[in-house]
Parts: sequence; structure tokens; C-alpha cells
Amino acid sequence: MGEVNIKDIANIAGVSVSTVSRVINDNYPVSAEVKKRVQEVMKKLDYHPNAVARSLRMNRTNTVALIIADLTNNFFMGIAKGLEYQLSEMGYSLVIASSGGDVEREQKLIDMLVAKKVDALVAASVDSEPDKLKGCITQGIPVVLVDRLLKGISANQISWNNFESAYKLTELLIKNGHNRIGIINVHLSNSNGVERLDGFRQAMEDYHIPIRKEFVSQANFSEIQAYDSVLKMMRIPERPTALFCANNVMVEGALSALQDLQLKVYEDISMVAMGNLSCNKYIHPKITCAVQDSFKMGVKAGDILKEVLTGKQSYTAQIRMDTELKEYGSIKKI
Amino acid sequence: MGEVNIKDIANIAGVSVSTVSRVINDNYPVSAEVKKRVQEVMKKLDYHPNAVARSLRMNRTNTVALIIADLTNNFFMGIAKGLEYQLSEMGYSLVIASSGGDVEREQKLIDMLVAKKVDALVAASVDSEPDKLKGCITQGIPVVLVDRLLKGISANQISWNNFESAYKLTELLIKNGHNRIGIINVHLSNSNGVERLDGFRQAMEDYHIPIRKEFVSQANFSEIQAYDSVLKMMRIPERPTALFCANNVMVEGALSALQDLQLKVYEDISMVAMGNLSCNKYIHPKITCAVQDSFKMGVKAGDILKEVLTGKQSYTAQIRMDTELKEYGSIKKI
DNA sequence: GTGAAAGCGCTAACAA
DNA sequence: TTGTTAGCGCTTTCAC
Repeated sequence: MGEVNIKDIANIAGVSVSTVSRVINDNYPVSAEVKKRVQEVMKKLDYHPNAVARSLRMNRTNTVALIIADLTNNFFMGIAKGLEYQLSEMGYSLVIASSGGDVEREQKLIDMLVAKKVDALVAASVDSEPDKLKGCITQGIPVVLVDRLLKGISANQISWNNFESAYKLTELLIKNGHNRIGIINVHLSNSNGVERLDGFRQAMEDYHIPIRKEFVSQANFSEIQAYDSVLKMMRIPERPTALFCANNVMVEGALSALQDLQLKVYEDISMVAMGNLSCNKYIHPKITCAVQDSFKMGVKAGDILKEVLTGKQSYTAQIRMDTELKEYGSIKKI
Repeated sequence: MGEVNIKDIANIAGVSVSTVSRVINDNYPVSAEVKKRVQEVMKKLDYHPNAVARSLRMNRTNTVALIIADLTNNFFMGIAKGLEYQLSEMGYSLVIASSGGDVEREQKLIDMLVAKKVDALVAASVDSEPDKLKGCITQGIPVVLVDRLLKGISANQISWNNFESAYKLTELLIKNGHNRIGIINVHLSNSNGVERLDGFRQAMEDYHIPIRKEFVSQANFSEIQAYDSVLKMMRIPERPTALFCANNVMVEGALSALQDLQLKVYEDISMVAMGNLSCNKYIHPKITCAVQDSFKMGVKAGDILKEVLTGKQSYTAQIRMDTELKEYGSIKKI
């Protein structure tokens, strides 16, 4: 049975439990002879310390939780992979909890994770209010926010250079002669939505191009809503000659819509996007985009956790990650 | 602080800890009046039971672990999503551990998870030996194997109808006049590889078509190896007129290779595949394939866990999941 | 270097 | 219905 515990080892090795504990943790002097004897007994009985008991005693679980909206979204899983890469190095394990984009469910998950005493929380929160996560910090659980920002919370935050990226992409379209540009944006309850729209707006303003209201959509995060937005927008007389998609999901929806409308990227409509587009592996022309390396973001979150969990952190990090502009043939000069 | 515990609640409410425990768990009679008082105190102090302490005491963590090779592979994340869907309903949470395809790392992860006392293990193991997981079962931790089978272990296993699927796909090619068919297979240490090759072989045999050794490749699971295999295979004089790719990753590699060779699917080479191909969203023609619904597999694993974790299971499930044959225009009649 | 013992927060006999 | 109490398996002071 796996029911062998520290007491059994102590009895059989003829020492006290504290000595066994010292051998396990190697944190206090133990004579070489005793150490060897204990280790042999542990091996023979295939003993493995009970991490739950240890956690209770030490008030530390060596576990970090990641909260995301969707397990099957590769953008999030990039973050997860980068984070796990770091955590496993630190001897921590990662719990991934997904909310399906539901705020209430996210809050329930956070409660559960707090009850389970995770040592830290990394969250790409779908909540627009910071209250729940603020509660975590109050309870002494460090929080790292990734991808999306939250106002009014003193947590480590890692986000993207949204304004600059959106500005550059829009500018690229403008410089190629476009002035009827549509934006397929994510919801404005999300900081990315706000900042990307701002970048878009600023570029338009700087080049003295008026923005038509019908050309600004706030699809939610769903592909289907992006699809509908594009369908609607492309049926407007004097429709856009170019589209700016605010993230990878928006691109998926847009591509479906364009296909149904029998419109070809480049020939019939120019396109730029933010995000790491998996479609670019297959389509021609590829979509010009500002690539977000979500793996790197996960790694960065891990860096912060390293400091936080070892108690070395004396500040609250506010990090903006750069995107990489990749120019392909999706913009027609007009 | 979040340091409030059951004793504090008991003191303030003027009852014993056991009464508080009874209120929390609602498993023993408590007078309505006392119950209300206790609940009010809990709410006021924002008390949340410590799940670690409870786990230690109850020898149950309400946590299930999923072991996979890669977080960014949507096939695995489909399983994860289906499983999480079920577990959250049961009040369990899911820990996802990824090995990166490294057997040694997988074993380390299992040790860690066992130490953390997860209540059950779901694994798409990359190990070809069942020993480690057998050890888990011996220690009383139920194991559900998904996707891949393991011989010599008495665990619940859920896999695919590999033989039949591979047979049908191959037959489809044959019936369209192909007899020079190449197979881009996964490694034979994996049960899927063996069974899919068997199905392929049987079909060829039944139609009296000899199999050329150079047309049978064992790329590992990596896209790059699939790429190399296809490159090599297509340079053989009298090269294959059709390819059978054993999974989605093999398809990715194959498509890259064909593109570099300037060969077009259908026109220059016919193609079939097993797996849920994300590329089919973008390419024309889509690849005819036997779709594996990994979400459903995760749900099924959850079904089994429901029985196992409530102690209702009296057998060891051996399940083969059907694939869905989707015919598209990737096969040329010759 | 080593051992005895307290206690992490909770549940579940057992007693009342 | 309610309270008392003995642990779950471990770490860590404090003695020796």
C-alpha cells in the first residue's frame, strides 16, 4: 500500500520522525550513517512524503493557478506553456482553470483556488471589476494579471503594446492609400479593446481621416459575432477597402464572412490584424499582423512569480510586451 | 486577513467546532437557529474552509490530474475541456500536467501528482511501459488511459476505432484507383501507430495490393519528421499517388512538404488522414479524414471517473470511440 | 546530532 | 442536537 508514512520510516529505521524529516528535507545536520539508513528504508518501502500534510503544516502548496477563458484557445495555452516551463523549474505545479468567459464562473473558480491555498494566481481575467482579485491580494495571495489590464488593483500586470501596435497597423493601411478602414474590435470592457481602438483612432486622426461609425464594430470575443460584424459592414454602400481585426478570433470570423461574401483578401479587401494567427500557416496571402508571443508572456509571468514567491519582490511590475510586425501580402496599394 | 479558521467561527458564534463543521458540510442535523447564527458569522468574517486541512483529514483532494504531452496541441486540449466540463460539475478541479513528450519527465510528474494526492489520474501517456501507472493503481489511485492504450495494465482505457478507421480511409483511396499509397505514421511504440498501420495493411491485403517498404514511414510525432518523410517519399521514382497521414500533426508536416515540392493536393497527390484537422478550416480542397472528437473523449473519461470516484465502478472499462468519416475533395479518381 | 511534542485546520467517532 | 477529543502526516521549536 501507499499508506506508509514518516512514522513507519522512523520506526523501522530506529530513529525519530524529526530525524526522518531532516533527511527528507536535508535542511538540518544528520549524521551520514543515520542518513543512509533512513534513505534505504525510504527506498525499500517506496515512501513518498505526503504533500498535503506538508502543505498544511507549511502553509504553502507549491502550486500556482492560471485562470483563462478557454482551454482550446492557443493564445492562452501559449501563456500556460510558458508559465509551466518556469514553474516546473521552480518545483511548482500549475493548475489551469477555465471559465468559458463567464464572469460568475471565474469568481467561483477563484474561490475554489483560494480555498485550495494556491501560492499565487495568474489570471487573464474576463471580469471587468478588480474586486475579486483584490480580495486575493488582501488575503496574501500574489496575483499576476496577464494579457488584460485591470484598473484599481495593485497587482503585477503584463500586457501588450496595444496602442503602438494598432497605430502601426492602421498607419500601414493608410500609407497604402486606404481611408475607408473598418475595425473589428473586441469588447470595450476589455483593456485590449480600448487600447487598440485608441491606437486605431489616433492613426486616423493623425492622417486626418474621419472615422465612420458604421466602420467601428465591437464584436464580443466570439468568432460568430465577428462574422456577423463583417457581413454587416461589407454590405454598407461604399464599404471599407480594408479591415483591422483586433485579435486572432476576430480574424477567424472575418475570414469566414469574406469567404461567404466571395471576397478575396488583397484583391477585394485588404486586411491587418493583431495576434498570433494560426491561419497564416495555410492561407495565401498571409495576413499582415502584429504578432503577440503569448509563450513569452507566460515566461515573463514566471519571472515575476520567481521573485514574488521567494519574497524578493519589492515593487509591483507593470510590463508592456512588444509585438512583432510581420508584413505579408494582405494589403493592396490603392 | 484570510487567517480566520473554524475555531474562530466557533468561538464567535458561541458553539463548538464540530457544530460549525456540521453547518459547513450540512451532513448532520443542526438546529435552524444555530445554523443561521453560524452562517452569519462565517459570512461576516468572510470565512472559507481550508481545503488543504480538509484534504489531509479526509484523504481526498477533489482534484483529478490530466497528463498530456503538449498544452498547445488542440487535440489534447479537447480532451482537457471535455474532462473539465465533467469534473467541475462534480465539484472537482483539474490539474493539467504536460510532459513535452519526455518519458522521464512524465514519470516525475506522476510522482509529484501522487505526492499531492490527486484522487485520480487521466493520462495520454507517452510511456510505452505501464509500470509507473500500475504503481499508481497499486497505491489506490484510479487511472483512466485516454487516446493511447497500454498493455499489461488493468486500467480503464479509452481509445479510437483505429483499425476500422484506417481501413476505411485506405479503402477509399483504393476504390478511387490508387495502388501506390504512402503512409505517414506515428511511432509504433504508440498503440495508435500500430493499429492504424494494421488497418492500412489489412485494406491493402484485402485488395491484393503489395505494400512497398519505402512507402511506409514512421515519423515520430513531430511535424518536422513528417515533413522529412514526405519529402523523401515523394522523391522516390514511381512515387505514391496518395498519402495516408496517421494524425493531425503528420498532416501539418505533410502539407508543408508538399508545398515546398510544389505539389498540390488532389491534382498532384491524393490525401486522407486521421484526426480533427484544424487546417480544414482554411484549405481547399479540405482533406478527407476520420474525425476524432477529443472533447467527447474527455467527457467519456469524466463519465468513468464519476463512477470510479463514487465507488460505483465494479469493472474496468475498455472503450473504443468511433471516428466520423468526412469525405472532401482530396482524393482524385485515377 | 537527535528526540519529544506541539500544532497546522479540519472531520468524525463518541459521549452527553 | 451539541460538545469533546483524537487524529490525518508533516515540520519545527526546544531540550538534551
